[in-house]
Amino acid sequence: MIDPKLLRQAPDDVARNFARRGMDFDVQRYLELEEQRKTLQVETETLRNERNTSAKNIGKAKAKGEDIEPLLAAVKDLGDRLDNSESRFGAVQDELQSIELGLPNLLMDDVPVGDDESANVEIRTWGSPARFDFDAQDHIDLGAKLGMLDFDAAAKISGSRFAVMRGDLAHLQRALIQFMLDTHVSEHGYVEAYVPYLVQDHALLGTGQLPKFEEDLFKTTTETPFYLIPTAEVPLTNFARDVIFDADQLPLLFTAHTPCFRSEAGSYGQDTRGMIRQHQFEKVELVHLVAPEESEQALEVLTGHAEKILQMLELPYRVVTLCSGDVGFSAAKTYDLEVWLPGQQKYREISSCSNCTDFQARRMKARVRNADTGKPELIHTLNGSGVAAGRALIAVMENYQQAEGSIQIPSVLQPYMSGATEISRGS
RNA sequence: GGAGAGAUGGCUGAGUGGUCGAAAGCGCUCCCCUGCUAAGGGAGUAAGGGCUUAUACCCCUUCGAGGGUUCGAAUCCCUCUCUCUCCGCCA
Repeated sequence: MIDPKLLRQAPDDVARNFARRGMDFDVQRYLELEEQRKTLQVETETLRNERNTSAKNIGKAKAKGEDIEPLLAAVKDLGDRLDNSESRFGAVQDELQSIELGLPNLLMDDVPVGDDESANVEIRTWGSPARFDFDAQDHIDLGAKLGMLDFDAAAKISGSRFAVMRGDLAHLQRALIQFMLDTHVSEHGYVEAYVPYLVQDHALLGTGQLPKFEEDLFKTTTETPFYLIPTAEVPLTNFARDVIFDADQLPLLFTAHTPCFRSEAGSYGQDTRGMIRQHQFEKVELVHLVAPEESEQALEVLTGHAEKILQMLELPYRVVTLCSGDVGFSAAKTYDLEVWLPGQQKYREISSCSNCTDFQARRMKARVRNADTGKPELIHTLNGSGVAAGRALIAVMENYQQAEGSIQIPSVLQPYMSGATEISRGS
């Protein structure tokens, strides 16, 4: 949620910011509701005050042994008036809240304006796309020929958008995950976390997936429904729920490996081939919980941590700043890391690093006590993939492929692969 | 799954219908005192929201959550969640 006070005091500024996302915010409608809210809130609280005051007087009178009948008669209809006022106030408040929960974060000033991903701005590249003296294959063919990547088996078990891996390829994904976690913990200072993969609605409300994007999530049919996490950002960021940190406790850096589950509703026809877009994939996530004035710098640092993984794997990539139309709901600014995939001859997203400023913190009441004022204020939250393991596996397969279809193992992964240097059929 | 106990402010912990947003202690902040240290004295110390130019007053909400009874609920009733202990089962 954005700051309701800002929304109230400068709705036109807010609307202009939303317009950069291509979103039309009905200021007039909002202000009307807000006016009603104000009137009804004052009315309701005045009535409550009246009730409280008379209840106290009745109590005092009774203690003195006075006759309280006239006092009771005086408040006879107060209850009904209060009920009536409260229910009208509640209705307006609910409506306002549902509007506010549906509003995205405010974009930072330096986010480039554009409608969609074609307007994203490349800010740097690292490495250069490999040239092969043979026809480069994509991961699907490579995996099939190795006999280690099996979409038919996955389809039998679970349908489309699932993968089965066997042997060294399954091992290689595990190696990637281990390598990433180890690097973030020992070189970047993160605390490794193990977290629930099933979460309740309030956790998703806190990070912004709910209420607006329910159709993207898998949900259990149990009595208290659980959602399968679409990213470890959800449990990791919710560590800060309802907490008031001391200033010296921040920043907090967490990393976790989890599977991620996404319904991919609305992405029919996109990336249906291969392992790019799955209902279930593995990811190592990075989350920063920081003091508000630190978040801009923290985004650069966090992005650097994700980049470091690709550099160590020697995978060519580029960094793009997402344009206003492509920035996610909860983010104020986002850098995407796009890795080069020889099989597609394209850069494809492998990490997305966002500064969510106080947007998630406000939803989950995550605060820090300001050392100077002693007052609690909202923290800033950031998250990024460090990096998506499934896509990293694809990138390694395609970038490290050999003419005969085997795959070299990047040197940093060899210790995690019992010293093996390549994967080949039957290995 | 069965039986029992519990959930109060940063912490410990009192409080079974009114003057309780809540005793006391600890912690923390400020002041005083003592040459230093130790000890002592005093004052203050929850969060969110409304109104407001205002971090000033004033007001509202919150004692696990949600309902209910009542003029009035931390306190009584109902439902739920979580924690702890014992038994059973289980990785």
